[in-house]
Amino acid sequence: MTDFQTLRGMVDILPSETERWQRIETLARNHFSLAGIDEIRTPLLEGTELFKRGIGEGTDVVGKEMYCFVDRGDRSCTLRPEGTASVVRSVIQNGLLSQGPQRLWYGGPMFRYERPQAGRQRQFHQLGVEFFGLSSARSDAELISVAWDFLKDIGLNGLTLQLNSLGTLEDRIHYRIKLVSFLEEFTELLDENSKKQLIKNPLRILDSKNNDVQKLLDKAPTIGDSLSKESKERFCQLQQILKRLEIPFVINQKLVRGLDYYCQTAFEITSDQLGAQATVCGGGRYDDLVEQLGGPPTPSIGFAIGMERLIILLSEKTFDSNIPNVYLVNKGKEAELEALFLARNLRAANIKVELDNSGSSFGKQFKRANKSKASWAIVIGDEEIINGEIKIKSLDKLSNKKDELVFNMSDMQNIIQFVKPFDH
RNA sequence: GCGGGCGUCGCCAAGUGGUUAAGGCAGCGGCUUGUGGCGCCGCUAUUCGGGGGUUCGAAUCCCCUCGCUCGCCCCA
Repeated sequence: MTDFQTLRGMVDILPSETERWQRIETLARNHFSLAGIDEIRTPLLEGTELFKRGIGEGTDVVGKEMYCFVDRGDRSCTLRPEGTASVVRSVIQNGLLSQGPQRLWYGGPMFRYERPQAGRQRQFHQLGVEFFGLSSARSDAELISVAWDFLKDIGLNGLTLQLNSLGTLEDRIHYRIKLVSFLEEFTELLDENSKKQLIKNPLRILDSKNNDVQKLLDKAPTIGDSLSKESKERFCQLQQILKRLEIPFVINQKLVRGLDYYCQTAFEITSDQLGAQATVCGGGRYDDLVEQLGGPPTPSIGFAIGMERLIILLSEKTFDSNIPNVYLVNKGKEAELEALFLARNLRAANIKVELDNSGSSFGKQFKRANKSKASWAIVIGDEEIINGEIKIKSLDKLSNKKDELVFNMSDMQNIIQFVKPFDH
């Protein structure tokens, strides 16, 4: 074994995979940009208190999953476990909210000290969008549509949009009372974990994976029944807009989500191909968070997408990464220099060139040229130097081995024209 | 944090107590000193994730540890 390896739950993204990442990133950038959403970048490190206040002291994320340390100035610092709190902080600190509604996206690594498993790492990557200062059901639908269209566009199938409304804070308090009084009659049917949650955060019993608990919950009061008239109307409205947009969804009254700040709309996009960690995208409305963190009252909604989970779903599709147009076969002192010169010229003309620096025999170099899948081999050796020329051969499987074209070395324009891939 | 499975070359693996740890892919070199896709030949793990123990003898058995993986918890 090697002396050094990545820390547990930390993963290298290797050259064979970066193409996939870049595709997703590019596509995301396009989607967001078309929707008038601008990028924001915030530090990976924030004061610990931001996350405690923002995400909620009672949550698992804050309670046991944060990477914290004390710096040389005795400040408690934390690697961000999610993006929303940082973005909210930034938007307040920089006064962006006084410039009208903000539509922002962010991306990058997040850190959570959890036990790794399929689709879960300690350093993972999220892509998120936040809308600030927009309160209508229409803005909820727009945000959801951005996520949905993006995921569809990368070619994912088997996705389900799950939708719920958590109502206002008062709605939830009412529901909480009803739910607790129902469950208290059946505590003996609850598992260990649910018993604890009953005291700490009873709503979270709703998404328990325990079958017996779920059976019991089928008879429990639903959150929908506890919603105020306004909340109900709002939720109805959202559903109607989504129908009009032809975005299919499923109502899941047990969808609560783990972070404290959600209210009204909560949603998740799940995949049937991911095992236990099925959520590809999760989000919801958080109308009180900005104020809670010291900003002006600002209705807000956002979502986050787990990049690694997208990568898993995309992993059957293979991408040919970085195939050169030209493989430059060269041998001999002067020829090697000339080849480097030529490579720069071709690259300047936007042609991908792989330059063989091995100095090995022409036979060997051609073998590698083939393997590189390049379309063309350009040959420069002592012979060519003497005649002031270069030779170009097609590496296409069907082409005749013997065919080669001779170009004058100084005839750069023609060489470039010849070797240039067709624009599509 | 709790449970199950696993860990032999860069990758995929055979080997389950007994002389030098199969094989395939990839890599490198040669057959072929200046010309590719095929083929053939050679080279590439003193060592089986790491450490300790049992044994005349361990990749194979035991203990500890690290990592991966699947599930719980939780979440993207």
